[in-house]
Amino acid sequence: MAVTTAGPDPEDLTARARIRDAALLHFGEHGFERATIRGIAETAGVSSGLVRHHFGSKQALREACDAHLVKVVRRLNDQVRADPAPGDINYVAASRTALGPYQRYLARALAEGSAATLFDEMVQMTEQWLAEADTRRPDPPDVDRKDRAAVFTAMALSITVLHQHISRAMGVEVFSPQGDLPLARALIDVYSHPMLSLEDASVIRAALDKTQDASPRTDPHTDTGATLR
Amino acid sequence: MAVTTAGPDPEDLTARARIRDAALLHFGEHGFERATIRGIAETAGVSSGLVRHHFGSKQALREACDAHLVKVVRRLNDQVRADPAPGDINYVAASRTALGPYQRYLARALAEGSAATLFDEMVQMTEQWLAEADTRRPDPPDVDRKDRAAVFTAMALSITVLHQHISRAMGVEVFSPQGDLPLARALIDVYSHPMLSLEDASVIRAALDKTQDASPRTDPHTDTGATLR
DNA sequence: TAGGAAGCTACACGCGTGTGTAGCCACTGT
DNA sequence: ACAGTGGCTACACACGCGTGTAGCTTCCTA
Repeated sequence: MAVTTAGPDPEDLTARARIRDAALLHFGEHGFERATIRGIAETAGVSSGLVRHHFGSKQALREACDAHLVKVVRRLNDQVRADPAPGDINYVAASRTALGPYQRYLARALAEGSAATLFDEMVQMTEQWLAEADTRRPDPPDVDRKDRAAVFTAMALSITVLHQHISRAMGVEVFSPQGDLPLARALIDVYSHPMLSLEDASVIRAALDKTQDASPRTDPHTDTGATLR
Repeated sequence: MAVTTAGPDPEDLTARARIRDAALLHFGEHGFERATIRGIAETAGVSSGLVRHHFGSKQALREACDAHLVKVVRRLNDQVRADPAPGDINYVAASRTALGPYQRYLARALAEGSAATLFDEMVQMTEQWLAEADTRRPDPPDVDRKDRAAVFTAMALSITVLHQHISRAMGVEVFSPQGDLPLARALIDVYSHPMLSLEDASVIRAALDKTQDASPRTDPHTDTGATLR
């Protein structure tokens, strides 16, 4: 069953690591602004001054969290790519697996705009996966792969970012043993059924391009030039 | 082209409405916590005391913003459903059109957890659209429609919520005249190509169900019971 | 063994903030 | 004409917060 959240780094258990983990928790639970250094310090079992001593500022602490998350995800990805496990469906889905306690922080960080390099990294992974998937595709893609990768990545992450809303709508906490299966089934169904047929798609694409040519009006607010956005 | 952001309500122009609009702006730009009542008041051209007079508290102001956004989206949806315009591809895409200045607030609100009723409303819209789309579907869906609607909605909204990351990855601000077309093309491509073939999907689904039966271990953190989540 | 850096704490400062209070102005209905 | 209500302002308060500073302890090193 492949990837599990790796245990603490050998270098961990140190106060610095405990603070970082506590910060991950608090930032994820309350958001960056509402989380307090004092609260983080208490969870870590240290004084608030030590937080400053190790990280300098609250912002720097956040960046350390982001960096750590990048490291975790990168390791996770390497693990998956090295693993010849046949069960892994795709990199997007795999990259969301076993993040465990980091889920909430990841969601917050993405929404609040930090975690930029993490997103970019994920796009790159998706791109690699797409490169492979494109070979099995009937029609040749005429859209830049990176663009598609970005959209795919965002969609995959939407489950994490909006998990509380999805949970509410589905009537079960999706990131729990009870909600896991329903979510997986829904995802499989969605992933295996395109919203648009290839014919519809080409029709729309044609209309889109024509619109672009015909109407060079570009009022940034009222109409952005495309019916489908 | 079809739906445009409706002009100010007749009852608007009032100070209360100006405050609400300013709040939408500030909350969207800086987030709820960082936004200040004084800043909102200044943008609205009123004193900070008036904000309190009209809305009572910052939290209540936020709720008023959410309520207003729900009203806007609901009106937008009615407009789309009433309109016999043939250009509208689907409700999910349509519901994201022409939200203009509300985009940023919507993104923040969803991520921060308010805007719950708005999300639920959108799920309902998507559900209606799915009900129709299901009739044109080859295989009968064996997943609850509401579950699929929730996932669909989240994915559609991911563009809004993560727009800054997508913009960075694509190298162009997606919610601008320049970025509009590239995003539309990427979306069409993604929407018209399933990530999973029907065969793969059924294989995974079978494996998933078997896993569920065979291994009733439900450690909430290490392994959540499914390879694909 | 002496020196010093690093880990760590306690405490205080100052600022920005949401909120509370008192009161003015304008308009309306009688 | 006049009370009264609601829109609106100015000002002050109290509190929580990030940050700064001084100093203690522990352990490595020369």
